[in-house]
Amino acid sequence: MASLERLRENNRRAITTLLASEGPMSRADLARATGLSRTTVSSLVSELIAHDHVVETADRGRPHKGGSGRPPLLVTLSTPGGGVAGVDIGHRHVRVAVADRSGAVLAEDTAAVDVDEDGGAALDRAARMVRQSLRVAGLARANLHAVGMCVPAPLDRRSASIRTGILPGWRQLSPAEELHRRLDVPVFADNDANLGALAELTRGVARGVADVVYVKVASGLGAGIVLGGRLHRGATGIAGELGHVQIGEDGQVCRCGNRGCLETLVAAPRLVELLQPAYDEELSVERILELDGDDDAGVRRVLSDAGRVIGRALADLCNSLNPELVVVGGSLGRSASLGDGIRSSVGRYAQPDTAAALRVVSGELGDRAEVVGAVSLAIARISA
Amino acid sequence: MASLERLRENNRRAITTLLASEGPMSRADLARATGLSRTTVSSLVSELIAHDHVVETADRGRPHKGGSGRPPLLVTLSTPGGGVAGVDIGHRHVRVAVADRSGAVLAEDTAAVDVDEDGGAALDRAARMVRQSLRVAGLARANLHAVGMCVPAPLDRRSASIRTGILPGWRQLSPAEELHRRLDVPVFADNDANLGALAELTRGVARGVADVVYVKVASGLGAGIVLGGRLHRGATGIAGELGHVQIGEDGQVCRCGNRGCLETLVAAPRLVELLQPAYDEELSVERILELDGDDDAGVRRVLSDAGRVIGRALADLCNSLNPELVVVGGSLGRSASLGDGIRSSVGRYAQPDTAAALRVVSGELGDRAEVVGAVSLAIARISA
DNA sequence: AGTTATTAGTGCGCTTCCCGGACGAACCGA
DNA sequence: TCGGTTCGTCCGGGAAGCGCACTAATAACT
Repeated sequence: MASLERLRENNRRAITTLLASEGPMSRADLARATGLSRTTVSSLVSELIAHDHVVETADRGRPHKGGSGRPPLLVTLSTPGGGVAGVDIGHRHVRVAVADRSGAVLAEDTAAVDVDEDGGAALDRAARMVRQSLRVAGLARANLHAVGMCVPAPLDRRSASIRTGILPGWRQLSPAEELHRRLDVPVFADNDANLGALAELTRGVARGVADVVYVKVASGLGAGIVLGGRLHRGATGIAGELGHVQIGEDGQVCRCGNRGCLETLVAAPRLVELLQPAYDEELSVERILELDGDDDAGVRRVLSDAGRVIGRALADLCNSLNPELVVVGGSLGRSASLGDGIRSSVGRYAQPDTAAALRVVSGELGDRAEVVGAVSLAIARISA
Repeated sequence: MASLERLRENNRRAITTLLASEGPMSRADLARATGLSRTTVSSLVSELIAHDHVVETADRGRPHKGGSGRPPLLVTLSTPGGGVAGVDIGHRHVRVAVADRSGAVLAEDTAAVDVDEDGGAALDRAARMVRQSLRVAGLARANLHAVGMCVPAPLDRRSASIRTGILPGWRQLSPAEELHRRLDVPVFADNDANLGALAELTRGVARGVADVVYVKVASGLGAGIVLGGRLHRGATGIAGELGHVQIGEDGQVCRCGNRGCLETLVAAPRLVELLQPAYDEELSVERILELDGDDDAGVRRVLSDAGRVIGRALADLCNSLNPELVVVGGSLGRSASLGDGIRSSVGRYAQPDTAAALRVVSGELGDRAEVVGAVSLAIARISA
């Protein structure tokens, strides 16, 4: 309605989002970045300071161009005003991070939990970990503004509940609602691949890239798709199910109910199972990555074969989407052999022009991608 | 820079786009639709009238609520001020439409031309047809504001030229530039699948739908992907190459250079080739569609098989994108058997939740989709 | 040490934009 | 003919942004 107020509101938001993504900045920098005049920015910042949304920092920065000139006063989002938490629920672990509103992580905690076994217990545990991390970060519970939550299964956009089948022991559970009941703050949930993508987009290798496909290779296989700089969730919020494209008619039966899903061929448990017979020691994903780094022939072969299979499916997707970047994440994401396999397959099966425009890189956030993404989600939602 | 001027500019644009999509409206209606005050709308409209962008119509409308009240003066985009043209270049035809700036087609013309043979001649012909249609529509050449152009091959976003190989006789040609040289107005080009998608999105079955995959099945196979209500063109503008996902390692060699492309299995020429031996008469796409309507067993089988193959590839894409609607277009798009095949395959290979959220329908614009999309593109670009 | 150059932040006056209220215009129904 | 209703416009006021001028703070140079 009030078009002018909306204008100012938008400009205020432009400043806060800029501060959220870039960290502390001077008013002059803000003016340059937003295209507004220094005067206007100054006035907006005063308003934000008056409302305790931002604060001036103690330390001053460097003037814009190299040497001389008055050093600027930096302003930043008012951390004391509160923070957010990210909760990453995996199949076998729970990870929690507490961050200020600029996304800087203040405390982090991880625990091994058999999540599939008992969803309720895992959520209880997660809630305790959030409270504990708040104490470590020195934040009062009242200052926790929102929680982002990562669940290892697709979520229906409307019901916000987990869809059939994939995650046993969680049927009929609305994870966001459950955690909300335990923590009494707004909880926003999304799946692991989407949040991994969001993390690499906001804080990782994909910063500033418009069209990105994030592939998570871990105990499952999923994709988070970023188009035009925004996460694409699809009509019902279940976009990105790359793990369940069918590779063969008669493959292994998948937990999704179909047969021959990509996930049954290349997910971590399957790779361990493939390799185990040839090794005396008990293999784990960690150990396999070590062996891969040591140029163990068997491991390299299996991982690069898996990469090739993933790359095959990815090539089709890239032919359709023509992204600029593919980020490989998840516990296996940093394997060089896997990446090489993907690259080789994409180069072979994607159209030459598509492949030429594409880079395939490993995620730089590793295991922390999901929790960082959960934090980013929470921040995005409270500043929206 | 000037944030206030930008605001007014945006409001002006809001009014013109509203007029473009809704047709003639009163100032009061515009105020209700934009949320601006009547005063502001009045002032903006005066400005637009002064600049000859809109005009007051002779006939007046009905007051907002039923009966009583002063009848409004309707304003509309100044059609006399000009129009746009759409040019659809196919492999074997050229089609041209001239429309006013609301998208209402004033004149249309089609000709059979062997485009692949001589690109330059086809463009000469297209330019003549545009001039002729302008005469028919009663528009002066000086009032042609822009031309949208459809080419049957992917375009590189940066060079605006046709990529390697796919279209013979057009190498090194920048179609938009060539047509611009001949008509001396801005020309905006895109490929057939994208413009078909745009057409169905703006004037066809996909109106108002956010996430749509448009599949064009004709002499080639391509997809136009609409996400969040906007056409997704990808990092280099070549998104949507569904026809070149590989189905088999050892299939027929495709014009793109790869082997086993989907397009080699299901495009129109291949289907004619498959069916011809069993029929005495000479088959054409038209005739095949007739036979399909008459429940000819052979045709139905071949078309539904083709649909199944397409649906197989589409299912993977839908698993990743989770669209709300798939529109089947192109010369074969209206075949019921093809649609049934696609539906059956999507139902089988897509994840159950994805399939449940998805409708598969035929396009309602038929052969005219590309040219309508070209018109929409031109309108979008001049009002941007 | 003093001077000059450069950048940062802010107060002032002006322009631009939008809105609410008031008013005449045009039409309907009683 | 007279209220009732909607439309379009004019006017005054409030709000937002901007250019300009001025001070502040520092570096580099003489």
